Amino acid sequence: MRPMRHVSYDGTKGCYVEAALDAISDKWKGVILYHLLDGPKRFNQLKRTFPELSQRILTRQLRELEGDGVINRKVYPEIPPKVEYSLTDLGELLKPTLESLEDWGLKCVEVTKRSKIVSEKAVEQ
Amino acid sequence: MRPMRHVSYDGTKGCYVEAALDAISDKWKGVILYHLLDGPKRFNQLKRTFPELSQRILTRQLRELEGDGVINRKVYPEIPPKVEYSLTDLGELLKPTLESLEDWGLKCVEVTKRSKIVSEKAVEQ
DNA sequence: CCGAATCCAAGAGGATACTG
DNA sequence: CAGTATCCTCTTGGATTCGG
Repeated sequence: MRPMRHVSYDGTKGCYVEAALDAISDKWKGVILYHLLDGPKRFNQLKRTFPELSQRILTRQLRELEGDGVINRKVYPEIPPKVEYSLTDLGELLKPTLESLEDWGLKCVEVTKRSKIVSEKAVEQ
Repeated sequence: MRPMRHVSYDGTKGCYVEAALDAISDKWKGVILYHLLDGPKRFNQLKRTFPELSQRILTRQLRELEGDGVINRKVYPEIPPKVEYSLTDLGELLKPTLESLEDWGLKCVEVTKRSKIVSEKAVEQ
C-alpha cells in the first residue's frame, strides 16, 4: 500500500489539496477515474482502454482507489469471472474537479506548445 | 527533467487530466502552488513554510513548475541574493482547480476518517 | 541567501509467466 | 476473465556537503 505522506491532514493551509492529489495523482488514476465517469467498467474494458498499462499496475491502481473510497469493486460470482468498477459517491464528487483539471490541462498543453514553437523559431534565426 | 509520460497529449479522452496532473502532482507542487496563490514568495519563505522539505527538492520542484510555465522565477541581483517565485497567468488559472481539489480533499479525509472509526468499532466487538 | 553536487534508499512502474 | 507472483529498472525524495 502507498504510504501516507504525512501522519495526518491537520488543516494546515493547502493540506487538503495534498490529500486530494495523494488519492488521484498516481500515474494512471486520473485517466482511470475520468473513464469511470461514464459509468461502470469491467477490468478488461479498462485494460483495453490503456494498452500501455500493464495488468499488474492496473490492478494496483484500482485497489488503491478502492482503498481510498473513491471506487467500488463488484465481483460477480460467475464463470468466467466478471468484476466491475464504478465510482463511489465520493468518486462522483470528483467530477467537477476532474473537469477543472481537464480544462487547465488543455491550456497548459497549448502554452507549452506555443513556447516550444517560439523557441524553435529562435533557433532558426 | 521529469520525462514526458507520453509522446504527446493527443486529445484522447481524459488525456488533459493527465497533462494537468503531470504538471502539478509531484509530492510538494500542489501545496507550493497553493501558497503562491497568496502572492509571490521568496525561496527561504517557502523553505520555512515546509520544514520537512529539503532544499534540493524544493529547488527542483520550483524549476519544474517554471519549466511547465506555471510559475515565474525572478532573480534580484543583490547581495545577499533574492529570488522570488510567483504564479504565471497559466498558474493563476489554476486557482479554481486547486480550490476544487481542496474541497474534495476535505471530503475525502472525512470519509476515510469515518470508515476508520467504523472499522475500529468493529474490532472492539 | 539560494542554490549545485554527490550519494543513498525506497518504491513505483513495468515485463513476463502462471492460476482459479 | 481477472487477477497473482517474480524479478528488474529507473525515478523520486531525501541527507549532507560545498559554493558564489
